[in-house]
Amino acid sequence: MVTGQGPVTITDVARLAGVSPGTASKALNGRRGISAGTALRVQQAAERLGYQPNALARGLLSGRSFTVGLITTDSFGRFSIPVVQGAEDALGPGRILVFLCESRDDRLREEHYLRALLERRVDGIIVTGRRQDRREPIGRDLRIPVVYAMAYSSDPADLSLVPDDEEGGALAIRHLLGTGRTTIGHVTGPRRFRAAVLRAAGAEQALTAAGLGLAGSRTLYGEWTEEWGRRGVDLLLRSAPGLDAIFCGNDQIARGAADRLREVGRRVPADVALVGFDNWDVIAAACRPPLTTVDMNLRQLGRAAGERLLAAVDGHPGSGLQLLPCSLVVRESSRPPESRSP
Amino acid sequence: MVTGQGPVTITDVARLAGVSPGTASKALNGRRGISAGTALRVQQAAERLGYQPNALARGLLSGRSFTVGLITTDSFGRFSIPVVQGAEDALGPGRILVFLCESRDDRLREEHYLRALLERRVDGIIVTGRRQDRREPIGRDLRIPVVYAMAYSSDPADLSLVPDDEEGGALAIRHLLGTGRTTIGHVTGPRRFRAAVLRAAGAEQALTAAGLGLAGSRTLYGEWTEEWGRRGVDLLLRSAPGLDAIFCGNDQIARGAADRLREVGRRVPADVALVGFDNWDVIAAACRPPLTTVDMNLRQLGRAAGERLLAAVDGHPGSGLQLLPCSLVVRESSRPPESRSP
DNA sequence: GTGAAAGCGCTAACAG
DNA sequence: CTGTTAGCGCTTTCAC
Repeated sequence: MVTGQGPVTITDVARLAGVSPGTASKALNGRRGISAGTALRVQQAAERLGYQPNALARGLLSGRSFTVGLITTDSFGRFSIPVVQGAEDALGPGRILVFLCESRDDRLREEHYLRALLERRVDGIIVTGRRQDRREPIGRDLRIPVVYAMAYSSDPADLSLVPDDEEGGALAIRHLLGTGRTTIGHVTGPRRFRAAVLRAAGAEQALTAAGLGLAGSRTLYGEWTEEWGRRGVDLLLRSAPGLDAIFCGNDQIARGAADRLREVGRRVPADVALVGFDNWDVIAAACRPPLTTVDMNLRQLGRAAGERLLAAVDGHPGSGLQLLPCSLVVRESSRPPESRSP
Repeated sequence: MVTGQGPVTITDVARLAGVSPGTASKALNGRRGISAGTALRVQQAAERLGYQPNALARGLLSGRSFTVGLITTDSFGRFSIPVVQGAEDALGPGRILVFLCESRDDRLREEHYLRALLERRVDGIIVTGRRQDRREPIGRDLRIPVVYAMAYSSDPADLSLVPDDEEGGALAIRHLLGTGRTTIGHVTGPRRFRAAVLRAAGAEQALTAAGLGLAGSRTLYGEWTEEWGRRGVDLLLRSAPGLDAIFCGNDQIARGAADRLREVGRRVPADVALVGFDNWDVIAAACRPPLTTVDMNLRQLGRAAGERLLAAVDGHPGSGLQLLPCSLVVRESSRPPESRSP
């Protein structure tokens, strides 16, 4: 590479190769109607000068910027990260670049970001947020496609992708039933979280389908914390002393539950099986014993968001609230009693 | 806003306002030499049409894109996130947009991203990564400024910003000494981590300065896990049964230590004080008792990286490895025994 | 096969 | 004060 003043333009390359800019352009873009010799000379000239095509100029001409915006309200929390990663997967390393915009739940910041994205002529926007809270559409008449992930738009004409929390709850219960548990309690987060309610609904439905009910007869709503997990165990043991499993609304609650069960002398999983939700590795793996938990497959959700956005950019838009499958990650905390190693 | 075909251009605005594009441009950009009436008519026309200036065209002309790249090798781990947030703080919501590039420690991905960023004419690049591992410069003769944060460049001509781990270690020890502890052990992560070694060095130095040595006489290197924290406590209690404090190389180790101390009947902080490192809220706050810990102020580090990058873009580059201060977050795990509530 | 010219949207410079 | 012109870097006609 030769060090000169300012970025190298295609005109510089053309001059060095002894051709016109138009010809250089064709050669570099593999257009046909160029002799092999010329093509080679242009390639070499570009190489020598370290030529990088100016994407701004290209975008101006083509009307596409090969750029998308990613607006997250979640302060980039632990749920947004895998979604973002998945989206990047779908968009490819360097093919389409992602503008990161953290709105931090601030409407004004969001507007600023939206304007900035529109000015930069992004090809589309992904909106992601905390759990699957319903939210206002990001803007009206945007003329570019938008996909919501995790958070979902209140406008059903928009495409929103969210994990199927209800099915996730059912998954947890069916697993416990399948490993011989019958008296199952449920401790979860605050009732105002849609996710908590949906998971509980899925759990209760799965129990009902098996002709059973919830141990302690009702879902214990509380906080998303270990502290609440510990207290939840105390409450459950009082109302349902014979319980043999607890499904927890997230991994922190489950971890608190595991600690408490150990403290009161109940063995996990021998006496009581435990299933969490989120598959948050630091928690689930550090739990004693390691935690069986429901994974929302957020990375795949992010990837799906990226793919759906690309499809929309190519003229194949989608719409509606779409549920993506959760899956179960089985670890030690729910091992059936029969198969315990000696 | 009027819905038409394709984005609204300044020519559309000019036509509606009955002026030339040049005049419209001046009016919209607050250039003087425009009558108040014209200015108003142009503003209104722009408003009516929902005009958004095309940043690609502007960038083509000005040579600046008001865009920076952020390359992270860390798979966006927990350390990168606050750095990214801080950088966004410095760059302002929408003023300068950030391209997110996760290289995932893949050299090829990194090259793709770098090329893509250069083609898009970013004004600068921030490189961030895991802890403060030394790394190769991202490229040569880039002609745009680069700032390294957390990870640092092996080329001293580059500007690298990293937390002062050594001072952080000293901070922890001085706090423990200041609250009356004298027999202090140190359990930390793998020796191959520079951060582990630096923190240990700072700790030992602070002890030496007080005429003391490490309880158990040497730093216990191991893993960054709770499991190792528990084992570390066992080892320390064997070699230094009378110890009254443990400084742990990260919060997970500290949390494991807290659990183990409780299990063996040592009260925290009454009998043994505990200090962690990272101030990772989920761990530090959920710990029983809540954990005193060293905070690397990563968000400020990210902000500093953003500011230094802007300065470099404006022609004021920096260089060298610069250490940014850690601070101590005091919680219950290190409360002096005297002041315990009844 | 190759070159010249026009134009993407915008702004700076210069006329009027 | 306002309009015209030129050009940022690139690609795409359309001549030759």
